[in-house]
Amino acid sequence: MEEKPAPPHAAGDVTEHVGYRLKRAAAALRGAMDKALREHDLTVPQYACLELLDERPGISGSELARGTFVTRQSSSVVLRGLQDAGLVTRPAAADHGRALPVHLTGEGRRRLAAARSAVYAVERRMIAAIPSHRLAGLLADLDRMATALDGQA
Amino acid sequence: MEEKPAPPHAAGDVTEHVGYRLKRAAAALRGAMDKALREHDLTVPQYACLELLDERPGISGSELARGTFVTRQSSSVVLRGLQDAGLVTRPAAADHGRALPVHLTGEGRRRLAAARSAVYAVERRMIAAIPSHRLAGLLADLDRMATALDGQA
DNA sequence: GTTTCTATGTCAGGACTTTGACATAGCTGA
DNA sequence: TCAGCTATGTCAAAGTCCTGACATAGAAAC
Repeated sequence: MEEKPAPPHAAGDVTEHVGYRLKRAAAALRGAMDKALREHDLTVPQYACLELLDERPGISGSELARGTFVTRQSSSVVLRGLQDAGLVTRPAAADHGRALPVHLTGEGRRRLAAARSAVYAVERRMIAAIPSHRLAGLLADLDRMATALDGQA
Repeated sequence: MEEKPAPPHAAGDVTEHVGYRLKRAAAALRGAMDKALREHDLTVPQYACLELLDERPGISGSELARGTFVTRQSSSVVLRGLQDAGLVTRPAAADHGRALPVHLTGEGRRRLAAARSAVYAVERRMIAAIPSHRLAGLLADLDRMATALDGQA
């Protein structure tokens, strides 16, 4: 006599759950990006890092972590790799607080620009799969779900 | 004079890209599930494994891996953990091919049932954040995007 | 001024995931 | 029959990510 938890919504099996679909889509994206970036000798976390750094130069490691949705510990490892590869720079000491501003190097910008084409191609393929008039709504829904989840986390 | 790669769609910054939103939503879901499952001493991969096993008892490790969108190497590690914890059983040798059928134990079923409530609560919170009439379309769009990406991968 | 709070960076340990490689079992086609 | 092909399971190494813990710097509260 087991208690049945209230199902999230009418669904025949797990594959109709939102979580499952979300995971599937994210896994597919990750895989496609991984493959696309391999030719540019970059990993997905590294690319995400460079992209965010290009948009907001000089942000700290913690901000970078928040922007890529990982802990600052994880981001720190990636950052060190990029630093060793000469793609980003970081002062040894902070001049104000403890935050160390990170910047792209020229090489970092070049590598990012090259990789971006490959990543954009993946994104276009993904977008092409859905009716164009649904895109904005999809983006909004994803955003609402994310906010609902980590808002009260 | 840098070549600008064709942008996937009109977007002001990275946060308006589909990939970014997808990653954000997936990260939020992962975080919420992690937290919910911690009280049940299960990780997200472990829960996913148990859930799939409950729906398709006796499937092989490779099928399990495909169903949870990871490599069979990853799934193998998780499986061993579940086996050590006494939540699943696996014969030492296969009677037909090489595939080893995995089954939930009674304890595995109990733990799954307990954890399911917590996970369903997370999913309900996620669904509640979007207009209910959009849910079916959202599921379909996620599915189309995933298919488009790993279809030609 | 001192205490408390918050933010940042780092270390350590553990869990998950991936690529690459190898051996084995069954099937398929010449 | 026998050579390939596919699927499965496993090992090894590397990378990513997490929790927990600690020290430090600035801001806020008293």
